[in-house]
Order: sequence, then structure tokens, then C-alpha cells
Amino acid sequence: MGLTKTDTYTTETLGLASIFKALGHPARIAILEFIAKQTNCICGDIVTELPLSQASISRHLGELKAAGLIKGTITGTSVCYCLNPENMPLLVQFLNQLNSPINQTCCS
Amino acid sequence: MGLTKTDTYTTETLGLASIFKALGHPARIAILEFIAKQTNCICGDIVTELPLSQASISRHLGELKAAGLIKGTITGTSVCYCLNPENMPLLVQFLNQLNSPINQTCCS
DNA sequence: TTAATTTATCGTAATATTGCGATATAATTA
DNA sequence: TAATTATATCGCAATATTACGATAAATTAA
Repeated sequence: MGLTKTDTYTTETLGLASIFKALGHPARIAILEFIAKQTNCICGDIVTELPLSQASISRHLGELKAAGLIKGTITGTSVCYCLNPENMPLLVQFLNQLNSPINQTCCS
Repeated sequence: MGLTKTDTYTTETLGLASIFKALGHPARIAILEFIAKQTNCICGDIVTELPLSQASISRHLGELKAAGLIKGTITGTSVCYCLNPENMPLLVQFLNQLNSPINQTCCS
């Protein structure tokens, strides 16, 4: 049987890892940066912005959506994507913990 | 020839993605959490903490080190690992940009 | 209804990651 | 020097990710 990841790691750890994983590809970072650059919702023109096929962009968008990093709303035949800030504080909090002064003076 | 990732994405985008990628595995999150929990440097007892082989832990540590998330110092036969806060602000800054209010009212 | 537009999904090939046992390396101890 | 200890690396198998063309699904326009 062996240990599953759910047995081994806490829900928090698994959650953080899966969101960071979604951030771990340059195309997805570029997509997030592009959406953030627009003041209003952009739609499928991410496809024209990046040198990837429509199928690949769609898959990346799907992963970002699954990770809770963006939201998508159907408007007519197109889909409007925007940032979902919901999980950002969780990530920032984790990173700030790693950045706490107590751990900085070590291995010197 | 085709476009390389270096042609396609900025150095910043590639850098962010590679660090987030290193954070995108529960074992590596758990390792970081474990190191952060210790007030002083811990060494190879990460191996006894997690249900992974010594080889696997060593590989994960190598990836965290390559991403600039931890530092390792040789002390005798063992290696002392500690957090490297150097890149944290970069990540936090990126996430805070995504969390800016201007992008939150969208797709409603 | 038919055609056009937009996005998602399927199938598949190429590549990358993960994990482990075995082994190598390097420092310490007997 | 030989044995011990701690960590890194190699080789390999299993799995996951990525990318794309083709196609499906869903809405709008003619």
C-alpha cells in the first residue's frame, strides 16, 4: 500500500505546494502578469500575446483556475479571465514565515 | 529552431517560475517548514523526519538550494542547512502585485 | 438552420520529475 | 590505514507535465 501524500503531509502543506506548483511555469507567470497589467478584464487575447497554441494556453488557464489564482466568467462566446486574490495571503504568509529574522543568522 | 523559453519570457518571469517550481512539491514545503521550526540549524535529521529515502531528501535539498531558498554549510561529515531569505521579497512582491485592489473587481 | 467565433477537451509524443537502491565522496574516528 | 558516518550522485523505472493538432461544445451572427 505505501504511504500516500495525504497521509504524509498536512492539508496546509499540500495546499501550498499545489498553488506554488501552478506558479512554477513561466507561461503561467506570464499569463498572470498579463492579466494584472490590464486594468479591466481581458479575454482570449492571451493567446495572441504568448507564443503558445490556443490549446496550451487553455490548459494553463485551467491550471491557474484550479489553483484558485484566477477566475473565469463566460461572456458570449468568449471567457473573461481575471485574478483571484483569495489565496495570495496564504502564500505571502508562508513566505514571510520563512523570511523571519530568527532563521537568517545560521550556517555562517 | 523554434523559440526558446529565454527568447519568449523575461529573465524575471523565468526566475520567478523556477523558484515557485521549487516550492511546488509537498516534500520541499515540509522541509522548509521543518527548517523554519528549528531555531538553530538542523542537519541531516530531515531524513528521519520525512518518510523519504536519504537519496530523495538529498535531491529535494539540492533543488531548494539551487533555487536559492536554503543554504548549506559543511560541518564535519554532516551538512547544516538553513533558510536563505534572499529571494523571499521577490516572491512576496510578485504576489502582492497580483493582490492589488485594481484587479479584484472583475468578472463579477 | 448554417456558418463563424471562441474556448475546452482528446489523443499522443516528447520531455521532466520523482523516488529508490546502489554506489561514490568526504570527513572523522579507532 | 581501515572503519564509520553523513551526504551526494548515478542509473533506472514509474509517473507527471507540456505542447500541439484535431475535434468537440457552446454561443452568436447571417
